[in-house]
Amino acid sequence: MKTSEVAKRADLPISTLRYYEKIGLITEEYILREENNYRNYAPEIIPYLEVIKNSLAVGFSIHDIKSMISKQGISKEEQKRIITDKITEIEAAQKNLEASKQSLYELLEMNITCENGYGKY
Amino acid sequence: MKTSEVAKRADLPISTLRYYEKIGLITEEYILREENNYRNYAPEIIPYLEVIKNSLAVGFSIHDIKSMISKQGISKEEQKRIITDKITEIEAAQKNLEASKQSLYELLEMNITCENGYGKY
DNA sequence: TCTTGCTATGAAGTATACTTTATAGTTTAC
DNA sequence: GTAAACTATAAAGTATACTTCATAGCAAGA
Repeated sequence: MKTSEVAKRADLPISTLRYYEKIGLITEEYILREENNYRNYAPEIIPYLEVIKNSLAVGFSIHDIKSMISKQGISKEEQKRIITDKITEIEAAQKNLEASKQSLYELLEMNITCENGYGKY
Repeated sequence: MKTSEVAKRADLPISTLRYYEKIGLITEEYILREENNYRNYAPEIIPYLEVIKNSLAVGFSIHDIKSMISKQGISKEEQKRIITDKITEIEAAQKNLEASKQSLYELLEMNITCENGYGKY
């Protein structure tokens, strides 16, 4: 698969794909080079990129993702710890979201000019 | 309340407080200046900063927060639209979080070395 | 063939959200 | 009364995650 096709299917700019490769987020196992030096991506790149996109959307850093992805140098305990840490973070974020949503609903229900929630600040 | 106390109570660096003020996220209604030019924060700054912290933690940008906060120049309809938009965004974010959490739980439950999720990549 | 378009690279630029530095005035504790 | 601690400012620096630019090689259709 050529770069442009990956870009289209993963809905990512080509520049981002090359950036991910440069920083080692896309490892060489996903990329062969043709004789003309063009990249030839393995089909598995697509679900892989989905994992990355979802992880980023949810607040993981590229560093986090690389940690979770690279199997070298970390024990299963380490991996497990990273994952449970992230679940804890997500649960905190969920609580925050719920609280924010609640504030916003209250703000909608009362008059917007009242002295509460975002209305005041 | 002086800067250092606000910093302590809101658990934010002093530099961040001054930065927020500089970019207009903390408006002047929360800050008086003493004769020595020291800031004197209103007590309401604390819950206000909590709102900001939660919003940031949940993925809102400073720009977003400023939009929600500023009352000048926008009609109530505009404000209402912004708020309902934000609620929609929050609900999308909640779905994402739930999906991610689910993935992570699955990852924990199966063996980490299996050919799924982060285990493979 | 030749022009348009795709691919490549390295380096520089951008946006966001801060932090650090340099410098200087103010207050407090001993 | 003086040193340590706190406050202030402007400007520069940092980290993350990309994007854009300049340049150039390859490819495919008219």
